[in-house]
Amino acid sequence: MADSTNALPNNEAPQRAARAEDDTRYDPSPVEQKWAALWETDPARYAPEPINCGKPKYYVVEMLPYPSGALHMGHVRNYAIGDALARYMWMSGHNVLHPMGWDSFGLPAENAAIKNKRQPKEWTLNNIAAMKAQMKRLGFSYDWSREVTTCLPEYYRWNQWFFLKLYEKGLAYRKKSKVNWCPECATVLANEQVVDGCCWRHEDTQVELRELEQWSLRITDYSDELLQGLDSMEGWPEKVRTMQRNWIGRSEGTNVDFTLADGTKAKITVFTTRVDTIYGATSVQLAPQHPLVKELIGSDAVRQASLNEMLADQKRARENGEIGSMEKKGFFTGHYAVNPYNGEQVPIWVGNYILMDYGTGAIMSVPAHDERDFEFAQKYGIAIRGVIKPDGVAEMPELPFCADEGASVSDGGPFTGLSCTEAQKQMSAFAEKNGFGKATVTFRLKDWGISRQRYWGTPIPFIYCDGCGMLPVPEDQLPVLLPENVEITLAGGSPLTRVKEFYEVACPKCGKTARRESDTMDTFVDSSWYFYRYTSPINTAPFDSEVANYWFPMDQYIGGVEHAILHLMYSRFWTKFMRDLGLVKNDEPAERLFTQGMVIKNGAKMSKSLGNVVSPDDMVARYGADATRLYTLFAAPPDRDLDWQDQGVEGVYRFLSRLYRFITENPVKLSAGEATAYDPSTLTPAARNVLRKLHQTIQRITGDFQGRWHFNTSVAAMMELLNACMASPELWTADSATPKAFRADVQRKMVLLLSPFAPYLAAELWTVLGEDANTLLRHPWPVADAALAKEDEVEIVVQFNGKLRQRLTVPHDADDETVKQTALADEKIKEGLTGKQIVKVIVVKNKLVNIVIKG
RNA sequence: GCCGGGAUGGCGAAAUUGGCAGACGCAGCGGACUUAAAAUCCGCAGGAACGAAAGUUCUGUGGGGGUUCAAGUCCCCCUCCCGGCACCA
Repeated sequence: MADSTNALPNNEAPQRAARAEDDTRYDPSPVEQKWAALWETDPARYAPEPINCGKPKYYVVEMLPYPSGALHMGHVRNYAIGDALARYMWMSGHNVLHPMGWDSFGLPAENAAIKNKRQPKEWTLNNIAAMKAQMKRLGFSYDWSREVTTCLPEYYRWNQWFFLKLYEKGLAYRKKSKVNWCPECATVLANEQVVDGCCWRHEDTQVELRELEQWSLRITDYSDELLQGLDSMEGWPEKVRTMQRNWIGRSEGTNVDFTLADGTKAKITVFTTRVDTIYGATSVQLAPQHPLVKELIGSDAVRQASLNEMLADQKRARENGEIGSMEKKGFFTGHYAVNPYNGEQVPIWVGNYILMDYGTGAIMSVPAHDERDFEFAQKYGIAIRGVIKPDGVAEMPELPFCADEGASVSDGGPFTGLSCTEAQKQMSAFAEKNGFGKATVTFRLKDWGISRQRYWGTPIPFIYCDGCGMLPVPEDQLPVLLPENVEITLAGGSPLTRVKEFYEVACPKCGKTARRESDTMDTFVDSSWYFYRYTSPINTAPFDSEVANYWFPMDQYIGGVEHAILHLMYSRFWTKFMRDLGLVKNDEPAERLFTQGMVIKNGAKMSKSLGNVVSPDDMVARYGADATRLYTLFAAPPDRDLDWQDQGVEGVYRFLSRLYRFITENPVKLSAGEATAYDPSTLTPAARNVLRKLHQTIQRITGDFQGRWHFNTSVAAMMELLNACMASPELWTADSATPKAFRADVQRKMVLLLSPFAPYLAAELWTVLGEDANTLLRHPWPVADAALAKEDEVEIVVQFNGKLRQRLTVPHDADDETVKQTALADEKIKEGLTGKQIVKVIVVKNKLVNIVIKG
């Protein structure tokens, strides 16, 4: 998925300093490479079982990367979370699908082509190979047989197929729309490539807005469903849902027609959410681009000049991203409009703060009850008339007064006295009844413009014939292949417009020479449905519906919050469209969404320019894949930003090293038939202590997987368990009196708990324990025994008025009265109580006794 | 401006339901091993004051107020930081 982080080329990975002979530390490289090579020979290792296997399914997807050339730490973190989850789900008896792919169309490939004279395809496929090798070295459990590479015809032909279906359903259409155009590059720029209004490659060149014929998808047909669906998506972060709600921007209001006072038949329709204030309207404001403006100002040279200046100003501000902070400007058109509610004539102005692409491009201006209108009216001396008041207040409050809750109409003809919200309803109904307006819902969400004047993307399957017009490419002629070995230059426009073999085509209807569409699709099309393709990458359809219906919705989708709006909105839309086509049954793509935090260093996002980038290859070479992954989980909860500290990796490496030593020094192997059961009540207190800690650790880690995913505490729990084991070294030696079955039990469960987080070391240690490492992935997850996890005794605190005074050890779950008496009998407590009066004693089981005293 | 999220030791963080603040780790300090270092192991460790020490007392979760026997956690007000949106009528 396109993201803004620049990936770095592979640095030379520095090797770890030569090891001293007596260095007993775990050396991960040979171990990890051994297992990686072994796993490579078993490609079906991470394949799911058939859809009728009877196990509960679990479909987990991490957002696919853009193949920039190298993984960065953000990727590692994202995939480490998904991989731990996938492995836990396998061990918990699920049928797991855990795939990976490449969001491999897009601009960087073209830029690399210009810079290095390499073909985008070659550059991209090389990057994929390099990054795939990195992923394999990191030990992620992907089923590579389902790999999706969006830039290959096997995939993008289905983008084209979907496009034809969208067109058939009336959901794809062509219209003029504005694009960012760099005159120097003579091509279109993506929004991200516009920096402070200038081209990212030509810092002194202002980007222009050009109108071009563009293909759009009618995502707005689903506005209401996209909005309402959010309410029930409890598995998605509230933050993402809120961002999407704001983006959709549904607002209920009223369209009201103002007629022109000069009697011409033209009318101006305004959109307002506050029709209750319409008796306070003192002007009508039109957007400068409003179609009526030219007509109204006619040949008036002064007003024409004002309009042109305003358009230029607005364009400049839009390009500089300063729209919104612009000074409000406007001019009177010389015409008047009639307010249909009271027949009043109000002046028609053109205002630079009116947006043509929202609502109707025209508003009624009520300065008394709208801050923007107020500012404008003050500047130009337009009348300000208050018509609503807060309830229970006699005087008109200081203006502007904008609330509608707890306020009523004070000057609204027949509607006077109604609450504002009631007036809105009745006045809308009144307009509708009298034919000059109606209640209207307006959305901020716009249709999705998908045309890109670019080479490296999916060709849009259309043909333009002079005689027959615009024609879709017949389905049996798909895919429209992207030509290879095309010269990519800055010469202007899409490179495809210079490839005759591509654009010159016989019209499918009349057979005469026609022209192919040379625009390609936005790469967000690719990422809108790729996770369906994973379920069944077949050649006769985008995917097999039966298989997709088994796996969907995704149980868990994991990625960066930067995709909260675009990608996640588009893919929701695509799912609904596919559902309406009958391809899938689910309404939403993902049951649960998780957005992980960024990886930062020294308080800033890792970036080349700040020189604070940590290369995963470097970390893997020094500390191993396990330690690198484990650190990304340990350093912070996954949903928060992670502040990278090199010393921290060292710490988790030391933990793995200690664990390796702990098990390899006294591995307990069991021969066939040897007892695995033991009686916990016969254990020494030290051994019982370890056993208790073991079961507490199972509880904590299992709870983290099932609950809030705070894997940092999972890792901490494993460290505590190891510390507890190593605190009693005498338990583990071969000549120890401790039952062998106990030692075997503890060691095996430790390895099982480790395996979702550090799969290489887990495989190695499982082998050291005489087990078959191939069984680990689907070995049942250990089950905590609550009785064994329970403490026999607990330390409680005794407080005076909430202040700690004494610590006591009492039996677990001792009854409150006993604990109270124990506390009161304590010497130190008795001493502290002399001369005081006990008001109350509060006992909290297994926690504390609080004695409320006075005097 | 609006909507989110956040602020806890020197640092990353923990405290899951209002109940011992600082688990775990990093860095630090002291010790063992070593000719020495690295590695490893053991121990100490929020701050302040007192004490030779064991320890004792006070104080402490961005700031101010409140609820409660008890507040990092709940309520009200404020400050700062991060992210998103921003003339959306």
